[in-house]
Amino acid sequence: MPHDERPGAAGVDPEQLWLRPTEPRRGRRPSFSREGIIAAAVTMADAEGIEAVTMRRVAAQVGAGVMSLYSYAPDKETLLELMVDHVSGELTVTDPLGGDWRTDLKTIAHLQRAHMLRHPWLPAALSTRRVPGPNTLAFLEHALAALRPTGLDGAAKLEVFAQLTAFVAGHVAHEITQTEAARSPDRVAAEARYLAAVAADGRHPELAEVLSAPGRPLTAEATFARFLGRLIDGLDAD
Amino acid sequence: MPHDERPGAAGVDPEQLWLRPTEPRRGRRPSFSREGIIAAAVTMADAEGIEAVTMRRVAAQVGAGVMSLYSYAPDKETLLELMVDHVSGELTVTDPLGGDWRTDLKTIAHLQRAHMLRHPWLPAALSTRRVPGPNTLAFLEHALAALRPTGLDGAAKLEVFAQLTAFVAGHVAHEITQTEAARSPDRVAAEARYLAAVAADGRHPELAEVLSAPGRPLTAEATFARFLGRLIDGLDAD
DNA sequence: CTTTATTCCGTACGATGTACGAGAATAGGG
DNA sequence: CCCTATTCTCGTACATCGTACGGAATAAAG
Repeated sequence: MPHDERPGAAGVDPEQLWLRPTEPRRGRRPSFSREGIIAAAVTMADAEGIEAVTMRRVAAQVGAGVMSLYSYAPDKETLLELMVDHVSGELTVTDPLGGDWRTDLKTIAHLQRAHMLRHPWLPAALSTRRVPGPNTLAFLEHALAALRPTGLDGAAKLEVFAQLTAFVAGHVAHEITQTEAARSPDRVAAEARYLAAVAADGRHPELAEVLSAPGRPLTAEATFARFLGRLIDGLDAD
Repeated sequence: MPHDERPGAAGVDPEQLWLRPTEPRRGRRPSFSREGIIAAAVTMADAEGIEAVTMRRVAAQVGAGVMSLYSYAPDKETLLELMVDHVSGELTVTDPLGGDWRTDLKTIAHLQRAHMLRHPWLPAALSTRRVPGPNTLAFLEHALAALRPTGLDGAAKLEVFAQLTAFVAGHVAHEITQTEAARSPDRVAAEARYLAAVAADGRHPELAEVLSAPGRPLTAEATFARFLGRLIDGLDAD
């Protein structure tokens, strides 16, 4: 399902990118598939981080020449958009939609969190401007259905969904850096020593107290559920 | 105030980076200053985006050779950390701290939002792991002081601050992409046509309804204040 | 067959981060 | 005052990146 981009406007044209049937029945038959390329890129990003995804490595992974990728995506940024929508396909299958919209919304948010933890490059990728692909739109449709009982108007529903997603992305980004940093003990120790030194300078009494009486550490899951509850239970209280 | 990194552990050593008095009184006098280099990088990032900040351009801006920068920061990632803490200096001056901790927390969040809008590269930079520098710690100290009346333990206070920051970062990242996208009308039109086409396929009834009855658009400021209120007013309800 | 459209990909270019090491400048010890 | 250790400066060089270009290969249309 190769690609052809008109030089109309700068960047990605959503109609050209997402609304393409299977027209081209002339010329050489494609040796690869967009799906396969995207899947390879996603696998690499999941395993080694998004910065490990280079056009050369993806091409090598699928057994193509580097420049062949450009028949399937006009540039790397577009490939990233395709990756985002590709993994969003994992979200579309969950459809129960119980009775209470607050519960449904929490379920959706927990789904998003699990999804982003599975693909740690997602939070950063979501903060860049993107045009929603079919899988993303399917999930949006689901979320809008969950919001139907609220009686909010269109703009408000979209805003709730966007804010919820932004909240989850922000939380997961923080959660990921925490757990990643915790995996190098010497780094943790160095940071602890550094903070202790700062707290000992007398100009950070609150920090000193926090460090001396930390309290019980909280699990990321519990913290997420707690703050999510704050956010959602407060909704619709206009 | 040049720099010297011991090859101890991988990455950035906070003690080496932040706890450096002004020891070296031997050898050639520095021709530039860390402050000046960071300020130049920040100015460039604010004006042209973080991807416009390259070692070559920063060096040219301050009148140095490229490799001279490496006497002031061991690598580009560290320079980014320095930039983050540098701009955090703008936050430390705001100290009133009124009576109600919820109000104080909202003030802090609004400060953070304005700060991130002034430096649009901040939300993305914050989602990467960093060691808090002196300015960041000063602001944290302020936030912890605001949280004192809550009686939360240390870990909980840190968690509230982290979640609040993550929320603001997520919101601002979304807000920035919205306003940036709105500045290219043809892109907006193309996306509208695309969404209309998707909505017309009959499989996205909720989306179709949202597009047909959008309601009044909300200002980013109002949306932020609303969701922030939800989040903070719900706190401490344990 | 010729034409036209499409994919494949080797080569090449400009840009980037930064390793290396030679030179220049400064301070302390004799 | 020179010597030596130390520190900063920066030209050169290299690996790696995204991708422009163009020709060869392939397949359908005329």
